[in-house]
Amino acid sequence: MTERAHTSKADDRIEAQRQRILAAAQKCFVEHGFHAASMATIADTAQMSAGLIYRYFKSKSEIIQAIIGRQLEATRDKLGQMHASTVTDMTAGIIESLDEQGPCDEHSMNGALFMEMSAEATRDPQIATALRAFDAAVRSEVANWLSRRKEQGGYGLPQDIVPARALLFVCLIEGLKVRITREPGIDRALIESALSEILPVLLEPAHKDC
Amino acid sequence: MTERAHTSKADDRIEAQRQRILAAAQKCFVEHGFHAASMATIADTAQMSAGLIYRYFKSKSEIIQAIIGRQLEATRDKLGQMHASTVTDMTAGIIESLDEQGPCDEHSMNGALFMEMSAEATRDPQIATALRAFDAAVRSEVANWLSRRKEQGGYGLPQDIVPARALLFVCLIEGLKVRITREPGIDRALIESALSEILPVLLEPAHKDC
Amino acid sequence: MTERAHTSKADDRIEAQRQRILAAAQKCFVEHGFHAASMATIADTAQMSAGLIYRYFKSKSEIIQAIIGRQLEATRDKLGQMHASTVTDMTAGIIESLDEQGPCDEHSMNGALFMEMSAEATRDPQIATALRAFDAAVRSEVANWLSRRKEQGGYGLPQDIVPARALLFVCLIEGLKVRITREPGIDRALIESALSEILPVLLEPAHKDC
Amino acid sequence: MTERAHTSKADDRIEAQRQRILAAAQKCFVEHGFHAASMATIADTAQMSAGLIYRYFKSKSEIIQAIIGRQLEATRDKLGQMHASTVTDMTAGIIESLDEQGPCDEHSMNGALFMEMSAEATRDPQIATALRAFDAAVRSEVANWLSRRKEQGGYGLPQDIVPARALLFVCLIEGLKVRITREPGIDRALIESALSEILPVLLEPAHKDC
DNA sequence: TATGAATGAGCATTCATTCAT
DNA sequence: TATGAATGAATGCTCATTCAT
Repeated sequence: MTERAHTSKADDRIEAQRQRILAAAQKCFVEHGFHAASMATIADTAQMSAGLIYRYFKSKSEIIQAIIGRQLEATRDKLGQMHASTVTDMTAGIIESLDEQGPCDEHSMNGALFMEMSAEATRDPQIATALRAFDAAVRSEVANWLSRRKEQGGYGLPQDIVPARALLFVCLIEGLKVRITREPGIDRALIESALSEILPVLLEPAHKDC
Repeated sequence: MTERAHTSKADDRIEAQRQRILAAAQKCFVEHGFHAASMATIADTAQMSAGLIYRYFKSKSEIIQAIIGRQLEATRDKLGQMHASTVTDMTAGIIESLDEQGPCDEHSMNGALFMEMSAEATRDPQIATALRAFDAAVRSEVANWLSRRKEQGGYGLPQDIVPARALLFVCLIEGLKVRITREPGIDRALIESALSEILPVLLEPAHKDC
Repeated sequence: MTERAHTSKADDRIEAQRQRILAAAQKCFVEHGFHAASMATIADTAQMSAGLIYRYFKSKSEIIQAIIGRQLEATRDKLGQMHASTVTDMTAGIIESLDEQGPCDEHSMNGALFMEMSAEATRDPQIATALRAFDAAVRSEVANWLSRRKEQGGYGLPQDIVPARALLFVCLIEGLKVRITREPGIDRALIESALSEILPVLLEPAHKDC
Repeated sequence: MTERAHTSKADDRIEAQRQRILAAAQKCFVEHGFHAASMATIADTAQMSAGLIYRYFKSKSEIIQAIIGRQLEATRDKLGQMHASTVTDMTAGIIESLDEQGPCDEHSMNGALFMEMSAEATRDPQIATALRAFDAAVRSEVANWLSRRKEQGGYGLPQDIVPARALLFVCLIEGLKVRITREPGIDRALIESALSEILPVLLEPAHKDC
């Protein structure tokens, strides 16, 4: 028991240190990019020595991997929050999620990191695989909402149109993320009006035969 | 005349060399990213000495700027091609444009570069300004199509809904670009069905009052 | 106390390293000049890696500044030593000072560095300012000796002729420094006889009305 | 005859080109120093291509040698001009010579070049030899004036004190050159008063036994 | 556990020099 | 004769990583 507790406490410390490093790294990556952020800067930001970081991560690349993992989780969290019952609530939720740009906040999906990750995935096969798996899962999760019955918190869409709708939904969100990152001053009311126009279309069973 | 021809020939050579460098740089940037691509690699790819590059570009940063300029032009070109009369044609045009990933082809909008640029814009104010100006222009160009009368090759949308529609259109395209870059193997038929479902909605005057 | 000692030890090491680098740099600058001496050569001479130097100095330019500062201090030290009571002692002191050419000795005023500094000052405003301030101070210090009463270790010269005498004294010393640097083999007895002839003139109140 | 004339004309052209290059080089060396002045800058200044310079000089080092030779000649010229009959005239002549700082004027002894040369001589044996030979010649020339009888334009100093006086004279002039280069704003009246005090001493047979 | 000194490979950039035209 | 494109070695400097303490 004592043994176990001791080990556990040590593990906690290890985990805490790792998190401290990752938080610093995320801040630096957002500010300077994966390659331009130096280990020295990350160490300074984490208020520890550069050498110590190597006790918790084998290399800078491993830190990048971990940051990407964190971002993916954050993305999934945000997506969960977007899944609200009414269109109005969903619109509000999406805008709020898109606007979270806090670089130090491990729970937000940062636009610059999102794009840096995506670019890096075209070069690093390991990252590519992780992203692909994740993206597929996300799309199927979204598909899940859309197809579930309304009583179960879904939107009751027929199976045959669900995959396309899920794709459209994801593309829309990511497209907006890109846009807000490139044009941070863009009019939020415009985004809101766009969302409140398109969301009903994406969430309704059919919209052709009027 | 001879004078002019001579000058022209020298200028042609200069321009040819610049293009050779830019083509090599684009290839390297796509493969390794802006920062990880070294001048030596670019020089090797362009089959010239590293020193020679500096006769044609003042710095690596200037090359990056030029590549970004090229990508923006390519993006605008692609956008022009997407502007077709029927939804079927437009769907085909969009998919074709999205699929062009040739790294060395200066006329295609490369996904990795698109994202690297966007990420870099959050750090480099010069790039940010260029992108912002360009994005605003693009959105207003799209708004232009949507609002023009059908007889003039437009879609005749009323002014009050045009900005939101233009934003949605751009986000959709960019979202798809991101998606194809992150999941290159994604089913093209799925994209096609998604596009053919959403495009009519975006291009029609109203879709609420069924 | 322990705290203080510990800090002191670390600071000592830093200072020791800086001095090691400066000694190596001085040797290289004397041997090759400010510009022709490369950081790699300095690093080799200091028996450390080139990168390490940058932990102690921000740039090569900063090292040059430090070396110049050292030389100025050495110059002032030598000047103090020259200030002896009898002409014979002063002659001996001056010759001894002029002959110290040890490149690695931080306490000697090296002829080549003296001239390199002076030449560099005509281009680099920062160096120019430092030199100008220093030279003015040195001349006023010399003026001080000359005007002080003999009881206070001076030569009791009247105020009106002191500035010219101080200027002549400094020019003579520097002229000799230049000469010994350009003609290292020059006859020391000749210099001695020249000094013993001119010094009484410079240190005596009047020499016109014979 | 024609042959000879032709050759002569060609030789004239060669010499003219060499002079054009040297004038440009001198300007650049004064402005940037021997090492920091690039061949490209010199070529630009001489309004010719970099490659062409190599038709007239084998290397940059050869140009430096030639510039040094020119400076030595200029120095000797100035010295001749300083050799005036009265102390007043000589004072005026010296000040005038010292003040000539024109970088492009091949006939003036530039202070920065004077010091750069002197410093370089401590490294390059070839330059060292040239300077030593020249300096010895100059000193013996000065000795010549001083010892010649007054009827022959000399100062009639006895042979035994002449070498020391010649050394003092040269050191004084060079010391002043250094001073004016390091403190360009120095009061000219101070220099004049210093010169008019010391010159009579240097030019008179004896000054001890008053 | 934690430091930060130390390394060495790599970076962007410059420059004297050559050579095809 | 004259050009300037081209080279390749060298330069100042940075940085991920290691290791003695």
